[in-house]
Amino acid sequence: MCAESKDRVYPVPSIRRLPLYLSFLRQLREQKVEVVSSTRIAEELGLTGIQVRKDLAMTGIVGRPKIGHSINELVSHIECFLGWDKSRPAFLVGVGHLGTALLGYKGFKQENLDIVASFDSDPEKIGKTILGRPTYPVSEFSQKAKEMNVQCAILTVPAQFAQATADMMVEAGIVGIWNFAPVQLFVPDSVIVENVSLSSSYAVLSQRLTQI
Amino acid sequence: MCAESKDRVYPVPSIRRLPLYLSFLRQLREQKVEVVSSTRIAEELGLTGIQVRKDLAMTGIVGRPKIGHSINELVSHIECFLGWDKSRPAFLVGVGHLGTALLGYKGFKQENLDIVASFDSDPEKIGKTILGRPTYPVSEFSQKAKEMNVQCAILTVPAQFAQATADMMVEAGIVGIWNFAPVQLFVPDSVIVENVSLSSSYAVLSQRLTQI
DNA sequence: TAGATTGTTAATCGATTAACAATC
DNA sequence: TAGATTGTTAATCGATTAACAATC
Repeated sequence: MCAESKDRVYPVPSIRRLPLYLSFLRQLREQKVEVVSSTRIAEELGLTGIQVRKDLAMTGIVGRPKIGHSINELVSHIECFLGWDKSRPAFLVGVGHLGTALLGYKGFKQENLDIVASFDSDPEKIGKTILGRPTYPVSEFSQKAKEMNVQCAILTVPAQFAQATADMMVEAGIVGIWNFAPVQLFVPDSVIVENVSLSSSYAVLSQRLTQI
Repeated sequence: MCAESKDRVYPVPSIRRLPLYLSFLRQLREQKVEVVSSTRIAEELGLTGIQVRKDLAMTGIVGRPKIGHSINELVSHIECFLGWDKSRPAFLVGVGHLGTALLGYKGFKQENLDIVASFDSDPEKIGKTILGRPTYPVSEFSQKAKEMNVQCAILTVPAQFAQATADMMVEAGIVGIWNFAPVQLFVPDSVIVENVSLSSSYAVLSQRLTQI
């Protein structure tokens, strides 16, 4: 159904722009707009029309010359391409400040990401229900992952425990790790790691500010 | 003192890698190691030696053939290049889940980022001290920014208020915005915006998982 | 039909990688 | 000296941008 090739590696910058389009398109849809051109999308998001067309083409959608694209069709194609059309259950390990923030983040609903349980090694936290999700001891991760058939995990432990936690996740059959620890994780090629690095992001801002 | 050209635009991917080097170098320094080669850094961080040498060259450091680089020198050059050698005061606007997490994040100490106050429009939150920092009403942002000479702001409000908040920040003389809202901000060219997009990051992970 | 828009093919630009001379 | 490492110059690769034909 989804026009996505198993083998092809799609450009990361393009994939990263898709959620931007999606959020703008959903806004338009709420306003009962039914059709939009790539030029319009580009203007609104500070991109170029060509860039938008290339990105959208990646999802397999075809527009109509002179008319533009059907918003419903665009939304469902992008959702499908990203795998956001189906709910994805995920575990979160490390219920600190950041972990708790992610448990409370409402935006994940839009992305169909469902954090079904969290794990920590602090006895103070274990057994408690944080924002609707149970907190289990890390030692039960593997068992629960198999029970609940969870393949995706969010890593929000302190840096020094990150690699060991990742090893444990891989061992438990996790194939996708969303890593928030400021560490380069080493995992088998078959496991997908996506890093969110606050320090890398702040480095760019700070360097530019220093240059002023 | 810092070998940084005002005019030159440094490659973003290179800047984003510098904090990785820094954290590894600090680790080595704690172990009393004094010298390291680019090859060693590369191996440890999953990069290539050439890449590391190019990145380090950017900061103006010179190594010694056959020997490598002095770790102390590397650390201070990178810190200086990123502007992490001086403390930078910042305001945070939007004390929700994510905002609170950032207020509690201890890693910012390493980067010399000092969130000195936070702002919110919720009367429940105003006046309270969250993790050591006072929370003021958003209406006082401009006055406080001038009083405390703050030029950098962290934006953690919900998407629909993001642009208005950014406008307010710019009006108050803020020149650097660290934006966590999933929105493209429009600001004058003189203002630097760095985006942290959770949805863009998750999009990459989810798309790859969908391809398996 | 004319004009706007799509989507493809070619050109440009920038980052990564390769090759290699310089040096301790 | 020989070998390891630095740092520069050239080649490659991939993403962005430009040009333009196709189409409604």
